[in-house]
Amino acid sequence: MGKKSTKDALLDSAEKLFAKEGFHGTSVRAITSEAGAHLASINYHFGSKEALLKEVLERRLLPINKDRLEMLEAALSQAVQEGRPPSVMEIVRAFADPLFTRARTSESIITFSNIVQISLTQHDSTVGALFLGIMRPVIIAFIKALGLALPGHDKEQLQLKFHFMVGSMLHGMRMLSMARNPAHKKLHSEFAGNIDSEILMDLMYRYIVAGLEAE
Amino acid sequence: MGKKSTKDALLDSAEKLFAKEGFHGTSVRAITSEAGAHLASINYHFGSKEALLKEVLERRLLPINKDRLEMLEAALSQAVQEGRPPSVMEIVRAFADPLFTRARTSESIITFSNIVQISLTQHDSTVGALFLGIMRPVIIAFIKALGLALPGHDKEQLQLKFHFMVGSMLHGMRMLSMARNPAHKKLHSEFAGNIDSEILMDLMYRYIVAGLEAE
DNA sequence: GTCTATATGCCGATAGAC
DNA sequence: GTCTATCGGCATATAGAC
Repeated sequence: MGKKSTKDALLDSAEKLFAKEGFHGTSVRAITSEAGAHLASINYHFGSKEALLKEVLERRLLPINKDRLEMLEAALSQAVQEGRPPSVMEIVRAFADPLFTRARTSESIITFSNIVQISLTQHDSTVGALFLGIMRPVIIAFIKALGLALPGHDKEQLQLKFHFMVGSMLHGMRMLSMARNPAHKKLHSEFAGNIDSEILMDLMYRYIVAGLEAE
Repeated sequence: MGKKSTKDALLDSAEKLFAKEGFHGTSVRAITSEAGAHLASINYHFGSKEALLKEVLERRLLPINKDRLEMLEAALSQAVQEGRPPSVMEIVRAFADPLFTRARTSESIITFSNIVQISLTQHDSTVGALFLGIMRPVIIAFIKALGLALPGHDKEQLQLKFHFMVGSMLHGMRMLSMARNPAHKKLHSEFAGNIDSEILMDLMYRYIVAGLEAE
């Protein structure tokens, strides 16, 4: 493995720091010094701090979302072929697997998920708008698919249930993050101790599917 | 109603702005000018920007957590009296009702919930440590209660399920927030349109209970 | 308790030498 | 592509008049 380029080092450092202190809470000085680069390097490689954030988000989200849509498409067309509606579990897995299988082997995906949390929270700021722009097509496709798996639900119920699923998954990632980070571990040990990611994923999938199918 | 004090005006403005742009993204200048107060007022009334955040959090969380623990205690002792374990729904309601009934009549609680999202995301920063300090006793009490309602679950499963419940609720609040805020509405209308809070709460409670009772 | 003025320092961004 | 020096601005915090 050759040593990573300055640009990649900046992306890695920015990801780490944005996840810890948020976009606004992280200075370009902190990023460049963490990456061992000079102060002007962010402007040289990305143009601005904001453009750096965009690349940080896209670097992780675009491959995950590609996998999500492919898995969903595969499940949907197989269901059509078998003359049945897609199952709720198939849809949940298409949304969750691309994220959680990566999280199991990559520390940085867990770090990254913290940035997603932050992005979702800051709706109308730079961060939130960027994030939603990236996620929009995926959200629309999955709500539509849920409509096939859950007949009798109106549009509003489907939107709500989709977002419940997202909420459960985000919080699942948050717990993985807590469990892996020594600093969090100390803070949370009493009520979120040593979490095994296998157990978490298994329990989470069953929680979400049961919730989506409720009533 | 007498006009509100400078201190209350500062708390209100800080809550609004922290929710929109985060703690780091909000300047004391923005807060004081929004509140119609002078620049030095935050340091005079609170000592620092950080101490202001602490008061913003406690002002909302302490009454809610008091109600949560009272409702939980009432449910638990009634169950004992009737010689049965508490139901999952009773526990979910004890945790969620104090928050969501307030959210139905108070715009500011919805705003506030955004700050909770931010707090949970920034685990090891000022914000996260503050938040967890306030929530700790509640978290411990509810995980213990879940153990009574869900026999046969080990400690780890109970912790995970508790956090799934929290995740679902947080995301539910996030959606209420989106639905009420005109700026968010524009961004999200395709996949989270006009959300009725009655429908959301009803669907959410059933989602959570089904998820918790899964398997 | 209010407000102005200001101290002190970090911010993002850029110019220009190498 | 790297790095230094620096610009102009805004940050938090405080001192001190009223």
